[in-house]
Amino acid sequence: MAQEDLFKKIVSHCKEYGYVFQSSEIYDGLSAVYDYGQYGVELKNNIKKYWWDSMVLLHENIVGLDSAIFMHPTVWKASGHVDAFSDPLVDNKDSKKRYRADVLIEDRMAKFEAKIDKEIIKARKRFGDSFDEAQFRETNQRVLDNQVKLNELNSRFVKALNDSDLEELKQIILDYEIACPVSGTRNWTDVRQFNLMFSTEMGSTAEGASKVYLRPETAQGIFVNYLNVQKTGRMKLPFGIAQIGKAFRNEIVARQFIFRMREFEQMEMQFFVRPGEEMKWFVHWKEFRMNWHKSLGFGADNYRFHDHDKLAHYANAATDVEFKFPFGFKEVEGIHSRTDYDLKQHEEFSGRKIQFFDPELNESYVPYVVETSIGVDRMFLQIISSSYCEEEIEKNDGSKDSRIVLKLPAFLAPVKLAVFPLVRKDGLPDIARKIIDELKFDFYCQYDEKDSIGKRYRRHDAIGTPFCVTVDHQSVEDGTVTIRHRDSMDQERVKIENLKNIIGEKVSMKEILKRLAI
RNA sequence: GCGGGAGUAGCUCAGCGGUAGAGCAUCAGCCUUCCAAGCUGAGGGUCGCGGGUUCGAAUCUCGUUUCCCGCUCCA
Repeated sequence: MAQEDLFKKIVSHCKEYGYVFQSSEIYDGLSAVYDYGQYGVELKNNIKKYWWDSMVLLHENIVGLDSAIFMHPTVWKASGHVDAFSDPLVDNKDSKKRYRADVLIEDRMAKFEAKIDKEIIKARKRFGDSFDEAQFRETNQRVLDNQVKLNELNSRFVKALNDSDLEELKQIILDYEIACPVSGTRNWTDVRQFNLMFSTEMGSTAEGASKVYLRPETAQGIFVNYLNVQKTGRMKLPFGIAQIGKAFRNEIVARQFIFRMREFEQMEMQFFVRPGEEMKWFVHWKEFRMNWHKSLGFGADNYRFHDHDKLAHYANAATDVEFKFPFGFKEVEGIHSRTDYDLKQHEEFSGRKIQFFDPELNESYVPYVVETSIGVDRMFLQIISSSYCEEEIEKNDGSKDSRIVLKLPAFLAPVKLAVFPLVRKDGLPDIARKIIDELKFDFYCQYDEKDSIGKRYRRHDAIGTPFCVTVDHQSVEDGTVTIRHRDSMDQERVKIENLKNIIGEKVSMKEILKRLAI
């Protein structure tokens, strides 16, 4: 099956079986925003629990946090998001290439400077030692012409940037006949500002309101609470703060289902370390996080690291964990050594000391930070894509049949157990109900008596329920039932009173956490 | 955002100027048989949305919106 078709089928399956719906679908939907349905929310919660337990429960030096989505506007100035996330962009209609308008204009200014330099170099050659550059700049007509043009351009440019005057930026590009380096044409779209941060107003009156942003990452909530947590939790370096929460980015291009959304959820852990020890911890977390992914059992070949050559302004090392999605290897998690950049920025902008007193070294310093940052929705997509199977099976009479089954790891599956009476009479439904009433306190159970038993098995295959228990006539006599296993379709007969232990053990997260803790 | 393609029932699609269809799914009932396709009946769509052409538009046209495929960034 073509990978593209597979992806389409997965998207359809998610909708058909209550995993993921498009937001506001009855109003034609909202671009790149999705809702999780009745089974989606269960799977998502289980993913978050797996992450939280393996980070917070397994590490006594990692604690949790839940910071607000709204933060003081200065946070985003300090973090660099206000500047980095709002570029004036312009497209060349012929080459279809997109440029930053300010970069195009700066390049144009550099050309004026180059012309002036050329004149000066020529003159220096001609006049030799007696060349007086300052005087030459003031008297040479060609230099003066270019200098005037450069000054004009520069003042228009600076003014336009300060006023955020996008029309003027476009006019500058037209006036100075700036052409696309690829197509060579001057067929430009309007200049548009793409602010990747969503903003809203805080405060009830128009005059009193101030602009606040919806956080584009959860990390800053951790950084601004560093002192609170460190002091109240009596934390000593190295220690980490973990957080799960929504983040928002106004993506220009948002596509590929829940892979890239405007509203998404991150699971982040910021690990604070002694300066100089960050590389050791970077390597440590790389390994731990990769083990976490591989322990899901989707195949080691489907994962790889992608080390960054080009580093962000705040990082001195960075790598991505990439997973082989139906549309190729794509990032699911980033592991970054962020240095002391963020905390130092917050020191500067807040005027507060954000440091750690290290009793061993007997000195105070700003800790370095190693970050692990993973997208919940990308994990969700990874798990769904890996679990989705279309199987050919042989029926009892030898004919072929097929089934669609979500082979979810049992500890992540939304519904753990379905209970069916083989037939809807002879007291079998009552026994089935009783089993659910016993087990519903331990895990999510569902009852079904509609249609043939085979059909009911298939329905639960489609949503990934790992175990189906069937109550038959023998159950009335000896108190046993059959457990049918989703992946093998094998059945075993067990006593009703043993169900809780048998299934409870298999759907528990404990074993996988134990393996990670080693 | 730009270019290309597409929106008809929960899903997959047919119909392409003249009263909205099929299969599967759903619901109710019958049957009782451990791996979906037995029988009877029912519900569900102003054909993405809005304008235009026409006596008449799901069908032609324009706009808009959503999705899919390419071009960049990221969790």
